[in-house]
This record gives sequence, structure tokens and C-alpha cells, in this order.
Amino acid sequence: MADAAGVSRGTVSRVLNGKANVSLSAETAVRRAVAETGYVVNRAARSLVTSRTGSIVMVLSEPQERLFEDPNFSVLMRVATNQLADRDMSLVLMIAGDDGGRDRVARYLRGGHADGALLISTHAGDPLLDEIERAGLPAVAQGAVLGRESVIPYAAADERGGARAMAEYLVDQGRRKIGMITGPLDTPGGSLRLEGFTSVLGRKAGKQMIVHGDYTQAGGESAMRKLLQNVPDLDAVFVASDLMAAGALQALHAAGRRVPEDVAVGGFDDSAIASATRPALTTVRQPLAKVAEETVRLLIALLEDEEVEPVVLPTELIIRDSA
Amino acid sequence: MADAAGVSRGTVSRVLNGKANVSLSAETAVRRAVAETGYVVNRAARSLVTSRTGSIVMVLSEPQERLFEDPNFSVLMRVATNQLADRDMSLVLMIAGDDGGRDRVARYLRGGHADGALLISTHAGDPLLDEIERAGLPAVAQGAVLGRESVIPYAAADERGGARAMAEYLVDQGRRKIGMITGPLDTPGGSLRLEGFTSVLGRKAGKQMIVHGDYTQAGGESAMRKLLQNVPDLDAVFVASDLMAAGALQALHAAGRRVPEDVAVGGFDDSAIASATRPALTTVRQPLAKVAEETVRLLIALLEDEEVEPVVLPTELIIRDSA
DNA sequence: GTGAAAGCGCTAACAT
DNA sequence: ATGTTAGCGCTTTCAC
Repeated sequence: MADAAGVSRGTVSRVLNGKANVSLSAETAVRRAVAETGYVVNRAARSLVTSRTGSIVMVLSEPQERLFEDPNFSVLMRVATNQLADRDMSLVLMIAGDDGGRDRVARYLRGGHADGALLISTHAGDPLLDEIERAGLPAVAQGAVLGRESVIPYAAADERGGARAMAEYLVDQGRRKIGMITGPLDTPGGSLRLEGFTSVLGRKAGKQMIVHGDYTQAGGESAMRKLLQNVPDLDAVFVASDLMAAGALQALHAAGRRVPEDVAVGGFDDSAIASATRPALTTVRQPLAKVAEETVRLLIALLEDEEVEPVVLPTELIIRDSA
Repeated sequence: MADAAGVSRGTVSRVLNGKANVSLSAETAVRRAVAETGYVVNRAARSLVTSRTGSIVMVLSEPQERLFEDPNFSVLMRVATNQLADRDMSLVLMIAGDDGGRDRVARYLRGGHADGALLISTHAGDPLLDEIERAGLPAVAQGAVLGRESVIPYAAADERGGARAMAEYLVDQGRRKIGMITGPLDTPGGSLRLEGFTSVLGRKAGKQMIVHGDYTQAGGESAMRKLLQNVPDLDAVFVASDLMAAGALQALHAAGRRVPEDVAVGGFDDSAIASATRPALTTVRQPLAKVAEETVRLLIALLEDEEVEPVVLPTELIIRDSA
């Protein structure tokens, strides 16, 4: 390569890395040679000397079943690959759904195989978090990591605000007995949406009005059954995800309740399923693509040693037929 | 590391790579030292000398909108990361949705940055295919790549058979005017499901009975409208994906047709949405996880220079309420 | 069975 | 502004 351009290896390297102190003629010669020979740098060799890998890991901390269904995640993936590709970095995917997976990810990170980590739906108390902190690896999360909000920067939708908007809407519609089906409380979507809900309902959000789900459709269905059992005269329910809401609709249908006449149902996410259910779901739209973009932007900033602050983006109430 | 174990670097390498000619005592010493020092091999250095990268690329050739909604894809991803992680390989994700993306992937492959490629929903005639062939890179596809069935091994569901089963079922139910909404014809799901359908309906599958969709819900909805316009007395429709079928249900509802009384609707995939629609979809279940497993198994076999044959797995008719 | 040593392709420090 | 050179950490001959 250096021969083909008639310059030294050092100069080739300088051109390829955009370093200063290269004459125009040398640069032209190198670029021409690169084009002619189809030369591509060997990343392994570069990585060996720079000790940067040019790749970042996307860590999915999710029990298997959710991965099948989560819409957020594919958006983030798309945005992340695109945005990283622009900087010639690549995205490595790892799943830390169980101990074995977490171990693998930890080994991988410890091995210095990645320059940074993108944390997806990491639960509070995940041992991986200590590992990352100890390794001093730049990391950002999509959605706040509960309890680590100040150490791990994140971008997220305004979970609390979105939930509050939905709760207020249901109240404004004249609903009096409003229940909630939450997500797992160790996820921000689980606890923050609940917080938003109770901040509006106050003491009316009694213990028997709240049932915890697991973000699956089947989970939403059984949670709804339980809620109906707890509170037979329920007239509205706020479900923390559209998928669970779809399950809740089925349970309500099976119980002979009309939606929205007898029971109003509010979802969260505005995922594809929201407009497919019957009745179509009134829900809270999350600006997923924007959240994903911001998440990646934060990581890139971190890699360049810039200061970063968490980003919280506004949600939007989408009114359809279920409430 | 070599010092810590009291042996030479060469011996350490032999132990770590499971090579022969290592005494038990040396092996024990090395393993102990590894455990004590927390040593992890430097992949870049290894890669530099072996010229294997230890990673494989998953190439998603999909216009952006589908990625949001495709269920197959996350299953494959999960299976692939797990299965590759078992062999200490990592999965790099690339999206080749447009020319820019394709270029990036091509550059990446040409640069020898991956040991193999996992092709997802690659369309017939994708220029990337030539690139891969030229580079001699081991590659397998999920779903047949139309026109390259014999050069690119693949694992897939029996698209044709599944479609045939659905068509036969609709006929057996006494339906006479059966339409179809297909996927894009340059995808195996598009053309093979159509083939299965016409193989049963024969000349009854006239041109105006077939409308092409794009696998999106909105596309299914508009395709259904068009179909109703073409054939007002339609009494059944086979839709090539559940998501499009959800759209079709909405169009039918809007047109005042009852499902299944007036029009029977059959879907394909048995994805999460199939049981969420009302009425719940009668559909064709694809063994996604199995397909994903087989796809990865094929690639691994290929990496080890074994002979591989395409794998086609049986589908199953799932009868619910829509037909 | 094991050590010594060459070298993978690159970057960065040092000369010039 | 550019060439020269010393490694980066590993695997792999080649001796022994």
C-alpha cells in the first residue's frame, strides 16, 4: 500500500486517520492508491496498537420472552447501527438475560473488547452495572437505570409525565374507579408510570387498585382478571404497556364488560398493536426514535470525553376508542 | 501471564487454544494463573495473527419500516447471539436498508472484519450477494434467497406448504371466492406463499383476486380495500402475514363485512398480534425459533468447512376465530 | 513437551 | 512534511 502510493507507511496512516502534517500531493497519491487497490485497513492491527476496538456493545438485559415483543428495542437497534456506522464503529449485540449471559457480557467487557456499552432495559441491581463501573467503561442506558440515575447517563421518555397525562385524562372523562396494571417495579417503565398514576389519583389509588404485570400479553390478561376480582365496579384501567392492554381487553371481553362504555382502557407505548386491537387503544406515545437517537448521541459524547446530562423527552396522549 | 504461570508464552497459547502436546502440570499452572490474574486474551492480537475475527455479521436487508414490526427477526437475533456466544464468537449487526447501508456492509465484509454472514430477508438481486460470493465469505440466509437457493444455504419454514394448507382449509370451509394479499414478490414469503395458494386454487386464483402488499399493517388495510373493490362478493382472503391481516380486518370492519360470517380471513406467522386481533386470527404458525437455530447451525457448519444442505421446516395451521 | 523467535499490519514517537 | 522504527499481544514454526 505504501509502495503503491509511493510514500511511507507512516504517511499512509496519517492520511487515513486525518492527521495534520500531510501535503496535498501525498494525500492525493494515497487516496488514489486506496481507490485503485481497494485497500481497507486491518482493524485488528489498528486495534492492537491503539487499544480501541471500534465497536460498542449493546447489552440487552431482558428475560427472553420480552425480547420477542418489545418494539423499543428494534428502533434503538436501527438507530444505533446507523449512527455508529457513520463513525465507522460497529455494534455488537449481547443478551444478558440470565446469569450465563451476564457472565459472558462481563467477560467480554473485561476483555476490553468494546469501547463502550449501550444498556437496554437494565434492571436495578444488575451485577453487570458494578462490572461496568469498575472497568470504567463508558456506558449509557436507554431509560433510567433505577438507583443509578446519577452515574449512568440515559435518555428516556417522560414516563411519569405520560402516566400522569393518562390518569388525568381518565379522571376528566368522569371515571371514578380507576385501576392500574403496572410493569415490573424494578424497571423505570414499571415504577415511574405507577408514580405518575398515583400522583394524580392520590389516596384513591389504593392497594387493591394496583396489580403488577410483566409486560406480556398473557400477563396483562391475568392481571386484568385479578383487578376485576379486586374491584368489580372498576370503570377504567391504565395499563403500563399496549401489549398488556391487549391482554386486558381480552379479559374484559371475556368478563362481558364493554370497552369503553363499562370500562375505559388506557395503554402506553403507542406500538403497532395499539391500533390493531378492537377497540383501538387510547394510549401514550413515546418518542422512541428520538430516545434512541439521544441515547446513542450520549454514548458518542461520552466516548469523546464530553460532559453529558440525562435527557428526558416528552410523551403525547393519543386518543382512540378504548377510553 | 507467561511469567505468572512459570511457562513460556507459547505454552500459554497452546493451553488456551486446546492444542495437543501440553503436559498436565503445565496446563494446571496456566489455568491457575489465568484464574488468579483474571487474564483475558486480547482478541485483536489473536485476530491479527490468525486472520479470523471471531465475529460474524448479521445483515438486515430491510427497508426501515419493516424492522419495526418484524417478529422473526428478534427471534433470530436472540438465538444467534446465544449460539455464537457459546463458541465465543460475537454478533455484529448491520443494516443494509439502502445503498449507503449496503455500501457499508460491503466495505465491512471486504475488509475481512467478519468470519461469516447471516443474511436476513435478503431480496433477490441484492448486489451484496455478489460481493459475498466474490469474497468467498461463508454465508447463510434465513429464508431462501430467491434465485440463489443453490449457492446460499438457508433454513426456512415451508412457506409453500403452509400457504397450501391454509388455502385448502378455506376451500374445505366451503368458501368459493377466495382472494389473497401477498407480500413483496422478491421475498420468499411473498412469492412462495402465493405459489402455495395458486397451487390449490388453480385458475380460480385470477389476477383480480390477488393483491400485493408490503407486510405493513397499513399496506394490508389498503390491499384489502382494493381487493373488495375488485371482488365485492369475496367470501375469504388469505393474507400473507398476520400484521397485514390485522390491517385487512380493519378494512373489512370499515366496509361493514363480518368476519368470519361474510369473509373468512387467514393470516400467516402466528405472531403475537394474531391472538390480539378481534376476531383472533386463524393463521399458519412458522417454527421461528427452530428456523433461527437451524440457520445459525448451518453457518457454524460452514465455518468449519462442512457440507451443508438447505433446511425446510414444517408449518402448522392454527385455527382461531377469523376463518 | 516446551522455549525461543519471527511476524501478523498498524500507529506513534522520533528523526530528519 | 515525511521516512524510519519500535512495539502492540498473540500464534506458530522451528529447534531442542
